[in-house]
Amino acid sequence: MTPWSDEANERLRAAGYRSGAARAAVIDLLEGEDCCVSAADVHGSLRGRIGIASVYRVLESLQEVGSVRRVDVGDGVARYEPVRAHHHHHLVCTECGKVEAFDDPELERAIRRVEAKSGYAVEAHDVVLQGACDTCRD
Amino acid sequence: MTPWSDEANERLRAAGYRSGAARAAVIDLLEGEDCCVSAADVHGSLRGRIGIASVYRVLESLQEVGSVRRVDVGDGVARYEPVRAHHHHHLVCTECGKVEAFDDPELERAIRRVEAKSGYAVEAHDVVLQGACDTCRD
DNA sequence: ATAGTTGCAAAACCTTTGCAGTTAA
DNA sequence: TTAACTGCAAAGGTTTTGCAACTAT
Repeated sequence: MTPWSDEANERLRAAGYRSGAARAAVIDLLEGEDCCVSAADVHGSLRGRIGIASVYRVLESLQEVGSVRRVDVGDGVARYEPVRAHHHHHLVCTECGKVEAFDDPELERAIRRVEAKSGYAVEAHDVVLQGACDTCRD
Repeated sequence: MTPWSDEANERLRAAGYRSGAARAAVIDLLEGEDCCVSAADVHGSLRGRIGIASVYRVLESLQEVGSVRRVDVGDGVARYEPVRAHHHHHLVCTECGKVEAFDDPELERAIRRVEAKSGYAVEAHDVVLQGACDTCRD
């Protein structure tokens, strides 16, 4: 199975983008991420080896070719996650801010039914559940 | 049936907040809103009769007592909507930016099931569908 | 009288943009 | 060689905060 990063690079190439150091670093980091990360997270993980502006630019181009999607969990910070075969949703802890992934086939089916009768050409959907996590709820 | 604004005012009072001109204006405006509006929307509708900072403060206190909830539709602007008996979700047009409400009992049931097995004390959830609306798609 | 509310302005934050130098193709 | 990529710094937009005046209780 093709790694996510190979497909991302191929899509960017097909769309006319060129490769560069910042792009390679961001894609390499995202390859190891399952769930969503913010631009600041990426910049921090890369220890400032690349400029924050480039992080945003790479994330935007990846989003444009459909290799990452933007996720908003309600704290005013945009997060991005690699688009892989297995799609998931998000649980956000209102106490500690932790973000976790979950998936549920039945929920997915219900969403698909809603999409079909919405009248929209739905391209993306997201479900965010907010509450105290197992550790914080006590 | 009690109007939303009465309950909101009562909750704020119970939580120790006092009433004031800005709060009254914001609550009065929200009483007439079904779906989500941004702080700028509220400020604009009130023609700048109250300061934008007060709009944010009132929205925050309303959120704290559970009378409004924050909705993020992916454009980096926080929106808020009155919490009423009838809960709904959001369709966002990726072309024109329009935000519409929809509801679906089956989707709601699927979400409730996921919440129950999540391990979180889920207080809120939101589903956002993004795509081209009926008008923009063709 | 006391403590919360308000508006203004300033600050803080996240994100985008302009520009000059660098680099992939 | 040419046009895209990059980093820095500056700008932009949204949200928060400090403060002095005001006002509900």
